[in-house]
Amino acid sequence: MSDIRPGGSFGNQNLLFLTDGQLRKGIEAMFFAYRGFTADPDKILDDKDYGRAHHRALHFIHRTPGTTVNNLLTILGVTKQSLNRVLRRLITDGLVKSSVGTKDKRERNLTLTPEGDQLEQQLSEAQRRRMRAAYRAAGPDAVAGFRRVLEEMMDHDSRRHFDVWQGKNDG
Amino acid sequence: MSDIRPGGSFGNQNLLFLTDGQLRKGIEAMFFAYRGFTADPDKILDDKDYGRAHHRALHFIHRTPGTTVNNLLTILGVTKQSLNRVLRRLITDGLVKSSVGTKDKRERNLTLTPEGDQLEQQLSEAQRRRMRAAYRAAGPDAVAGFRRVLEEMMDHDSRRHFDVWQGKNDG
DNA sequence: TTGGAAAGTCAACAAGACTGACATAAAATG
DNA sequence: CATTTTATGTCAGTCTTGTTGACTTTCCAA
Repeated sequence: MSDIRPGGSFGNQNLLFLTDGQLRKGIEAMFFAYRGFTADPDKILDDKDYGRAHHRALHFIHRTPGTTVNNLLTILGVTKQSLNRVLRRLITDGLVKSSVGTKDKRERNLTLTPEGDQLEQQLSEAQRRRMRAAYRAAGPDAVAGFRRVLEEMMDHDSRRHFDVWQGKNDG
Repeated sequence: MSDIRPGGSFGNQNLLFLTDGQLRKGIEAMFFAYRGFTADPDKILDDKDYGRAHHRALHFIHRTPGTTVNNLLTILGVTKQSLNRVLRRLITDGLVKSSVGTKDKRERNLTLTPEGDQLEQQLSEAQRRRMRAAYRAAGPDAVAGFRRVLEEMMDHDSRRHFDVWQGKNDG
């Protein structure tokens, strides 16, 4: 269970970072960090009577303009009923535009209106501010490691969604 | 906004890791990774009709045996009414023991029963399994960076809670 | 002895997840 | 062309987990 072996795949580096104690600390760090990660946008959302679900929708519509409802469902991993409630509000509030698909008229293409884009920017910037500070304090090598571990922690499907987008936005 | 400056606090290392694009990728990576992070325990909890809130309570009682309700409230950042609902169920189900404080009899000291410890182990091991795999794949340097960035991302109070425990369990 | 802190309980409510059922339009398929 | 499947939307009801507010009991400490 404790996973300490002399040698192994990291040469003469010991594997103390894989002990149950270290893993428990990583788990707890994830919990506290994620709470910090969501804290700033949550404050903004609260004022406007939106929730984290609205933020997620805004984020992914911003990231992939013209995406369909089905795409969004898959990425967010929620039911259409749940997403619909959130989306309906964003549409009636004029933050999201839903337009009938050109190729397939059953589909709805979702885009942010200027107002939607503005809120997305505001939420995103609050979140980026914290991440920027953390990145800056930790330095580029730590950031690379951070990103590496996060990616390894994702489910296969999430990672696929992430990597595809990631690739498209690299070059 | 884009935060690119030649030179700066990292000498001749460029600051491309601080662009808004990179920060957005970090944000999204956190979202997907956190979902992966909670997926395995969630499955186990679902079978037993418990939720993530029960897991959190079990985790922190395991981590600090004999902790008080108030301590737990502060760490979890929820109201006592919300925690009480969760705690009451864990107590009646025989997973948590609540005993009257010896020094201050108003306080309740919370500990896991053998059954509670067993479930905590099961949940924790599922979560550690994923983290262990991620750590192993990413390597010790990446893990150090991961932990560094997470810590920088926490709120001040969370970090205090984390660092204190962290220190106690290091030597 | 009295004020206030700690803990617990009850009630009511909301967000955001879920399931199930059903409607509509359009595409795909036989 | 008829049928089936797909994409979306909607209604109704449930569950978890959070919230606020009001109230009680216990009991430490000034």
